[in-house]
Amino acid sequence: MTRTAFDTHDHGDCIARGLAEAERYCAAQGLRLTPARRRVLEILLEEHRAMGAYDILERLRAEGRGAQPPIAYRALDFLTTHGFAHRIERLNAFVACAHAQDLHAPAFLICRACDRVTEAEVAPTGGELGRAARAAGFTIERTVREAVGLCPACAETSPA
Amino acid sequence: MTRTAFDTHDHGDCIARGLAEAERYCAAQGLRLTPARRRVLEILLEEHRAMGAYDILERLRAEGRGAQPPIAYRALDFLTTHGFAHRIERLNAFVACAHAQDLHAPAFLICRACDRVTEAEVAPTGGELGRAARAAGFTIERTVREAVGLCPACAETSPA
DNA sequence: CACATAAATGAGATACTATATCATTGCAAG
DNA sequence: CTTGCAATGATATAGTATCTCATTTATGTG
Repeated sequence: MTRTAFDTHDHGDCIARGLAEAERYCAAQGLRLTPARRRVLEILLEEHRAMGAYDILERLRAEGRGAQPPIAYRALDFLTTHGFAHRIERLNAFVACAHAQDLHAPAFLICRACDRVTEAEVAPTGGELGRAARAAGFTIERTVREAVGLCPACAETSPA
Repeated sequence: MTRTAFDTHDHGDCIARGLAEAERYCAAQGLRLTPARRRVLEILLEEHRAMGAYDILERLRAEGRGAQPPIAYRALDFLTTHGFAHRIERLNAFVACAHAQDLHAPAFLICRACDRVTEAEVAPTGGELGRAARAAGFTIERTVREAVGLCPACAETSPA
């Protein structure tokens, strides 16, 4: 069993590594990890959960930055476009990516009790969606795979 | 290859059958397919595409019904809860269900060019999500599986 | 360096999506 | 009949996302 967000782990380390990897990748690709973008990624890494754009804006405001909605949405566009963060459609929210930056098709497990989200990597054109697409002659460009349910810890305490 | 929304078909027939099935199912289950709920389902069947709640409201208004947002959202809640319609998370929109009403885990292929949506049925705990869930000890209650791309017709005309 | 260009930011307004609340109505079981 | 529950009507408000335009900052080229 691989490590997931439901496990405990050294969180400071995971923030530092996430930022370092993003910086390295941006330098290599000629992308600009500007202060605003970097800070939003850092917030997502710190919180380690799905956050709404306005949650992020609140954090930015608390830090004295100007924080109109487009500030957050622009940064999030950059981060999601380049794979540093993902959008959780079901929650209208965003999470820092738990993996390397190269192109991937993420799948998410969303705990409805504690709101934590864990990410797994899958083949973009694999599984049911891939099979349905091939049957219909459909060309897949992006996939959304999200499961809502209970994580191991919450399944014990809230069996409802 | 099974029939999909991307194929042509006798659409009048498919509306009539959808409504008839919903009525039969509601009668059997003691559910109330009230005029508002029935009309919203009919609109979704007629349009045969994903519609936002406010698109539906516009149609209702044009027909002279009072149409505050809760009217549409309540009807959509009923329809999605009982499997007569599905929510497309990626589009914040709704489609009539293309299948029987019993519990199912739908997967959707969304054409970004023509906005048509086709539905396939899959196993709720199957595929990548099921595998990831078992590995993490996660209990799946609901799944979202959506692919964005190009349908066969649009792939020819808009290769971009 | 000076300039042209492109990318990013700042700021305000607005559009789109969804829910809370409370009063009222209709239906159905006891 | 009346009690209780489900559904509706209506108003307000919350939450999410984008448009537009002016300004600044970085980059590259002569």
